[in-house]
Amino acid sequence: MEPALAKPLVRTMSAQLTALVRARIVSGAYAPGSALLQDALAAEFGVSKIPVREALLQLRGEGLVEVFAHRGFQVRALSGAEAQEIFRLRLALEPGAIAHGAALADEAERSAAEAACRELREALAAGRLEEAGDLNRAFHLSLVLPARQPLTAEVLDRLLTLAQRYVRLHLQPRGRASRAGREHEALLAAWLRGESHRLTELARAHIESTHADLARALALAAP
Amino acid sequence: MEPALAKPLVRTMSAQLTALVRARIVSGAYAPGSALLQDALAAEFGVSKIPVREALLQLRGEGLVEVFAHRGFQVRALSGAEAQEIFRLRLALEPGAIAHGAALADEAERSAAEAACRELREALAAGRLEEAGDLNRAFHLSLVLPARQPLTAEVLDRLLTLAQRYVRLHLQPRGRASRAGREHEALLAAWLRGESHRLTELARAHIESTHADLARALALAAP
DNA sequence: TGTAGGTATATCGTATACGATCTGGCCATC
DNA sequence: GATGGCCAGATCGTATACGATATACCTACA
Repeated sequence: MEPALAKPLVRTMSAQLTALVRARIVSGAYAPGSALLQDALAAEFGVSKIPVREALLQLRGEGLVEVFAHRGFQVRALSGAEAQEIFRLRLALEPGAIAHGAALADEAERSAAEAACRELREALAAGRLEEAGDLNRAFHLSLVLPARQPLTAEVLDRLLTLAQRYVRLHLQPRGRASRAGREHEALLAAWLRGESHRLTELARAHIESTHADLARALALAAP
Repeated sequence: MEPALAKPLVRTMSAQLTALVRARIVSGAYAPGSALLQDALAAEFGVSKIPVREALLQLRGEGLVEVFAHRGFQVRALSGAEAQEIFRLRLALEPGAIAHGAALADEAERSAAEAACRELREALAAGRLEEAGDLNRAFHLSLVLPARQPLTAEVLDRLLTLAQRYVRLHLQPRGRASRAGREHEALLAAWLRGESHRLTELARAHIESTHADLARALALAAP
C-alpha cells in the first residue's frame, strides 16, 4: 500500500494510476458500486490495461475495490457495518499509536504535526472541503509516524483511507467542522506536551465523536 | 487479500500463483531477502510474467514481499522490530475479536472451531510441522470469523500470516508445542462456553507467551 | 405464456513482444 | 591510485494481441 507513505514506485504508471484512482474513489468521483472497466480506464488515461489492472488490484488490497473473477472490478459499496468495523479498529489501535508517537517524536516531526494541523484548519476555514479529507488523514498520520512502527502506520493509514469515504458523508453539518477542529487542537497540544494518559483519552474521544456523528448521519440518510 | 478467506478469484492463474508463492515464503522455501525474478518464476510455473507480477504485487500488499521499482521483487526480510509490531497489533485486536466470535458463533461454527483445534493438535502430535503453521492460523481464524466482522478478520488474517514466518523459527523447542497445545485447548473450552472475560484473558496470555518464546528464540539466534 | 437452451457480444485474463531502466565492469581522466 | 563517465548485459514495465469466460438476448419448445 501507500496512501500517504508512498516512497518507492512513483516511477511507474501503475503507481500513478493507483494514486489517481484511489483519489477518485475516496472523493466520491467514482461512486460506490460503480463498475471500473479496464479498457475504458486504459483508454481514458492513455495506457494499456496492464497498469490499470495492477492499480485496481492494489486498491482491492486496500479495501476500496472489489473484484469478481471474469466479471470485473467495482468500487466497493459503503455499509454501516463496515463503518462500525473501521472505527472499532481505529479505536483499538490509534490512541496507543499516537501516544507512542508523542513519546518518540523529534523536533522535525513535532513541527510537521503542527504544520499538518494548521493546514487542515486553514483548509476547513477556507471551505476547501475537497482537500480536508486528505489533510485530516495526513494530520492523524503525522501523530503516528514518529512511533516508528511501519506496520502499525500502514494498517492505520489504510483504515484512515477507508474512513474517508464515510467521513465525507457527514462533513456537511455546520457544527461538525468546528468541533473537530477544537478536538484536533487539543489533541495536538497534548501530543506536543507528551501527556500520554490524557492523550489516549483525547484520541479515543475524538474517534468516538467522529464515529457518533457519522452514525447519526447514516441513520438520517439511510432508513 | 485472502490467505485463507479466498473465496473468489481461485479461477485465475494469478490467484493460484499468489497462494503458491505465499506458501513458499511462509514455509521458508523462499528465504527472507532472496530475489523473486519474474522471468524465472514465470518459466518455472509455465506461465507468462503478467500473472506472476500480479501475484507478487498482491503479496506486497500483504507485507510478505518488497518491491523496488525497476529493480525487482524480493522476499521481505525478518526483523525483531517487525515481530514486535505484529504481536502488539495482534494483542490489540485478537482478544476482543475472539470474544465477539464466541458470543455470535452458531453450531456449525462451533464445531468448525473444534475441528480446527483437533487437526492442529493431531498434526503436532504426528510431527507434521509443515502443516502446523497453516493449521494454527486456521484455528485462530475459526475463533474470529463467527464475529462476522470481515475487515477485522482480514486484518487479523494478514497478521497471522505475517506471524507464521516468525513462529516457525521457534517451533523446534521441545516444550513449546505442548504448552501451545494446552493453551489452545483452554482457549477453545472458554470460547465454547462463552466465558467472555476469561476468554480475552486467555487469548492475551496465549499471544504474549507465543511472543515471549519468539523473543527468546530471536535473542538466542541473532547476536 | 413461461422456461430452457443456444448464440452473440462485451469484457476479462494471459501470452508474446519490445522499449526503458538499472547494475556492474571497463576505460579514460585527474 | 582513485574517481567519474561510458558501455554491455540483464531485468523490468507496458503495449499489443488473442483466446477464454460470463452475461444478455433471442429462439424453440413445453
